[in-house]
Amino acid sequence: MGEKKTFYITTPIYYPSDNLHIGHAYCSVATDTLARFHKQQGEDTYFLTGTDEHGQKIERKAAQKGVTPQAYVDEIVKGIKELWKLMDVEYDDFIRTSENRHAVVVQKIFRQLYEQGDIYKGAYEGWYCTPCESFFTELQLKDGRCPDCGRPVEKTSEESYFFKLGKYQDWLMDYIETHPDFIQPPSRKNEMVNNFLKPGLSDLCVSRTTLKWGVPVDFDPKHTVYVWLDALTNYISALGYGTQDDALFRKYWPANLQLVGKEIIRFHTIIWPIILHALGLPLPKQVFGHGWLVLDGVKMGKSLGNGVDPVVLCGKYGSDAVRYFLMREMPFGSDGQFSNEALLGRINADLANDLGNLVSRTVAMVEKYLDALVPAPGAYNELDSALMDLAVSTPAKVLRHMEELQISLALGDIWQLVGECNKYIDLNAPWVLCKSEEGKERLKTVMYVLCECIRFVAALIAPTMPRTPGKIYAQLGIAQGDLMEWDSLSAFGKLPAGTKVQKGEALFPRLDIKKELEALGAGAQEEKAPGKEPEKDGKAAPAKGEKESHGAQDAAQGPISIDDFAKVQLRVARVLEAEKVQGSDKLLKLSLSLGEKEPFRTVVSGIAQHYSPQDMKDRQVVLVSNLKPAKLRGILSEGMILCASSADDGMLKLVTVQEGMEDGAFIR
RNA sequence: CGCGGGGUAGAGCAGUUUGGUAGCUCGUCGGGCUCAUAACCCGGAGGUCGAGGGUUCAAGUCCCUCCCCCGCAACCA
Repeated sequence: MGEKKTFYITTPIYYPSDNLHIGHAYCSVATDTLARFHKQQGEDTYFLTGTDEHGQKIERKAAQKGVTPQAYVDEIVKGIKELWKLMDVEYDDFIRTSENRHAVVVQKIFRQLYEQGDIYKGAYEGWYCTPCESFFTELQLKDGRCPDCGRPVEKTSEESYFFKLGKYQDWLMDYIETHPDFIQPPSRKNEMVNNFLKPGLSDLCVSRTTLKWGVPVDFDPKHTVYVWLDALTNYISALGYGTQDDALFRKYWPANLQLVGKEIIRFHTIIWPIILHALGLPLPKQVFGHGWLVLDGVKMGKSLGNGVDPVVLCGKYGSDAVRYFLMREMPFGSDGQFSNEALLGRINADLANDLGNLVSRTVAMVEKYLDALVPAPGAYNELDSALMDLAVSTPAKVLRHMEELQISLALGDIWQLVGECNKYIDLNAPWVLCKSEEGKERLKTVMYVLCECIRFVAALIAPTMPRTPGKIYAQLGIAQGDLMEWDSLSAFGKLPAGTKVQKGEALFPRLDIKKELEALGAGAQEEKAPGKEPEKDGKAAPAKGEKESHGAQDAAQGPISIDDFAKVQLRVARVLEAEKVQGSDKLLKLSLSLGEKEPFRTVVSGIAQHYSPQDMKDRQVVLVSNLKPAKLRGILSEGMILCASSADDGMLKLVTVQEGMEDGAFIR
């Protein structure tokens, strides 16, 4: 036999500075779904995921916890692997950049690029924050100060190695133009070409002397390989590139599809291709930048702390339901909304009502009217052929959409079949047919067509929902593996008559949405409600502000316990800087100090009509310091300062403390 | 004028390449059915397609101007 067609697919390697949230799950589930689909197509599929474990952020997080970086990431990675197991993300390999097998490849590549003159030693000009021991570029600075701690920085330079990106710029531009499929969706391609390639690429800093948690440069050990050369290399180090055992690399490279979030598409479509090209390697066939899950209009992310916990959702509703939702709800490539309402709605409408109920009523009728045996069909009429034609044509539609990575559309194709099955039942009314003798003959055909259609559906949903098909087969009495395969969908009627069906538990029990929302809300509310507070000030329209303040009053009904109050952390903060937010009449942007030891905070406050920036400077204010950050006019506001406002004449006064209290003091 | 995306029914979206009756899902209202997980099926209501101008027999779609939202540019998937 000839070699099977290979299909190598990767997720980004995630940064394990914190536990992952549903957004990461979205990307991995998409990758897993595509991998399973290609496997189902009979391809030799290889699915890589992993973690990008180096860097300062993790170094520091570990230090805060008092553990080594390795111990820190080990713990997080354990959680990540559990999550993938829970969500049936079935990767072939999980690469960790802290593994030796990765480090040796990075070192080898670094050396090769250095030896061939693509990497040279130079000096990295930047701004240095001594207490943080960190370099920052001009752009990273926050108001000319350290973005981490807010203290002044000094211009300095550090010896670094640089990678000559610019040298390959024209080649890459040409490659992108002549390979329109390389960057997907196409809007991303335009973004890359216009934003980066046309203005020109500057050389990339690929080593740091201040960073210790990383892969050392073997011929110059005071340097550590910096970020992208380390991280991107995982896609080939995992395959053993450049080592004795590079069989996987030879077999699977170039990757067929690399899925990445839209925020890192730049690195995967500019730096990564250039690295590969410099090494004389072919490029991945396609890099796809998927969109984000947005929650209530706010981007989901670790730093916002508003991630919805996939572990909780899978625990409550099952991983198949969560996977289905993620794949169905988001058009691939653009952003999608996430909300608990939408999730529950999908589960009830699509899974419980449409699919689950279809299986349930079909199996129930076969049991009730036909002694639980799948009947042999008689002659088909027009109703039957219409449905059969749809069933037989669906795999091709699904295939096309899956090849376009339009998983949600592929699921739409499948659900069209599900819908038509339900309609078919209604049109044929088996409960009427069963009452007469000639009806009984007709009934056999109807029930057979339904069972066979359901078999189609089961096979088609398998990549997205790996668990459900087994349950369906059990109910239909299908045990032969070949009836579960893609090839078995080439023609209608492969389901043998005479198999015994057996009604099982509901595939997806119908949910009481109100109750479920409350249960989910109990955890989410606390996070959500305060997060909305600062936004109120952000919406400049007065009418809207009024309306929302009623809502706040409603929410505040009834006495709260001391524990509720204790959740609110109030601190004394000093205003370091204050300035008006451009394009807004009501907002001031404040830089607040909580004492020398802590990073400064940026808070956007709707007080500009009452206080000028000069008024605010150097004042002590009361800060709600554990409020979930929110973006106002594009500025991340990390807290909220307290003011008293009178009900009628719109007077507003700052809450402050008496003289002499140190910055950062807790208020209780 | 930095670049990119978007503004279509209460919500979420398709339709714009190639102008020709504005569509899908959810919700809502009414009806049908009773096999099924109070599920399923049918029908109705609901849209000045962001605003203005232009081209055309005809514009959601093409052209111009403007408004608004989001993202990227800076390590959140």
